[in-house]
Amino acid sequence: MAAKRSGAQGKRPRRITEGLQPVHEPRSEPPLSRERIVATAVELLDAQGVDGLTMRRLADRLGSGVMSLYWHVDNKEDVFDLALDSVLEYRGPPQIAQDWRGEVVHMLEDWRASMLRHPWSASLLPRRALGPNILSRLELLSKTLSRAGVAEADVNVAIWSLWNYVMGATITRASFDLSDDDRAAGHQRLTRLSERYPTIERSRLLLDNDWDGAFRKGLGFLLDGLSPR
Amino acid sequence: MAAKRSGAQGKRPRRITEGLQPVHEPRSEPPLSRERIVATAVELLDAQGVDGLTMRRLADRLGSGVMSLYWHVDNKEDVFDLALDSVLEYRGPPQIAQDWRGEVVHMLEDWRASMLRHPWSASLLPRRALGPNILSRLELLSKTLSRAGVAEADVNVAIWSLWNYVMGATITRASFDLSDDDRAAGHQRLTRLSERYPTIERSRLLLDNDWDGAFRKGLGFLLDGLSPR
DNA sequence: ACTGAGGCTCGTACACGGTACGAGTCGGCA
DNA sequence: TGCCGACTCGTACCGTGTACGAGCCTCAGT
Repeated sequence: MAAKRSGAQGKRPRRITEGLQPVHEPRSEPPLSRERIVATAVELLDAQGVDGLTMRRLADRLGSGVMSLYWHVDNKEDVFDLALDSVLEYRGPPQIAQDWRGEVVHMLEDWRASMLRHPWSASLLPRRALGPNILSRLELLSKTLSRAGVAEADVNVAIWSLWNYVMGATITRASFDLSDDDRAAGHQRLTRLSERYPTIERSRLLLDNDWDGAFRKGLGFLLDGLSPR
Repeated sequence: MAAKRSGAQGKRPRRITEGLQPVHEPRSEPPLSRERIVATAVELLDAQGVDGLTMRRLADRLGSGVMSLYWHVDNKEDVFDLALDSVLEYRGPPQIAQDWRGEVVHMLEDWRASMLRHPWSASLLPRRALGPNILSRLELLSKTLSRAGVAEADVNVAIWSLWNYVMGATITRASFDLSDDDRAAGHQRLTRLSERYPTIERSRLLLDNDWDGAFRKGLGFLLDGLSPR
């Protein structure tokens, strides 16, 4: 009973025949591999959204049979997990020496930006297991806040607060600009109901488009609250 | 070409035959209606989660044919929207006269509690249109913050910050206690990788179970930052 | 040179899912 | 009586994830 894969063994130990390509077969595709599958899944997700990712479509794009994927990957959930983590790497702060606030803000804005570049990732993240790239970011956050002098007992709360803020902001943002139809419909419903919700209508709460500015400003407020007194 | 429904006309103008039940038919179910469908959908979602809601299952539970649902409801998305909003009603602060912070905290904790009572709602909310009950909550928030003296230019940012915080916290919480399996697996992976993430390991970031306390405390920090100086 | 064992690919099949279509029922009114 | 509109539902279609097992192709051991 062939071993079947057991979690992470789609690795590529074969392909000893390095330099010589198979003569027949019109070039076509390089061999299947976990990495290639994940990369293609990200492409597909970017292009078609969460519902656009289908094992069949994925296989098509890879030029392989559907069931071949399952040799390298446990199931569709696995594909999501891998795609997600692959998109959340952090390369660290830009140059040398910033104050702790600058460092935190940079990492969180980068986090948000990464997720918005792949809008499907935002809504996926909170449901899935924490991959290594996410843990690294949390680790960094933890270290920075401790160094900044946040009380030992408050660090965890601070981390989760920042996490919550970033997740909420990004998920909301990502799902809002998906469809202009929804936006138009919402707009219409809004003006129709403006007498029911006068305050949010007057302040144009739902029409403000400066998401980036609002994110930065709100993050500022939160950090004000978190700063050691 | 029978009118078909057009969005909100599954209302019940028939049933003129009030007091007299149909003689044959062994009692069985009351007639189908939008309200009954939504209520049953919520039951199903509570019991089986987002993936557990199936038009077929829903119809089974209602004792009707699958396609009958589509007379009262546009499609499955519609069911989600209706179920979601039906679960988010706010009944207002407990008694009389609180300070603005107390009012805000009460409303947001109630919001969170409502969503945690129906864990599927948290992950659905940010993707779906804003229903009337949600808008009411935002309206209340807006009024309260203005009354509290938050600068005109900051009110919207404050609202979104609170929204983000609540959404992030609730979604995270709701998806975390779904499966003990995941939790166990994560725990194991964590201790295995503890040398890679020493700080979050030492602070037991991922093992702390006091979600409610953390929510309240973090909300306090955020409100500190938002308070008019 | 032959054989057998994996590593890997893939076609077929199944059990579901949402929903289009159109036929059927019933009650009230002309 | 005939019709019409509100409502119900069976059937059918197509698209989904994935179990199963048959088929490679390469290499190790003989």
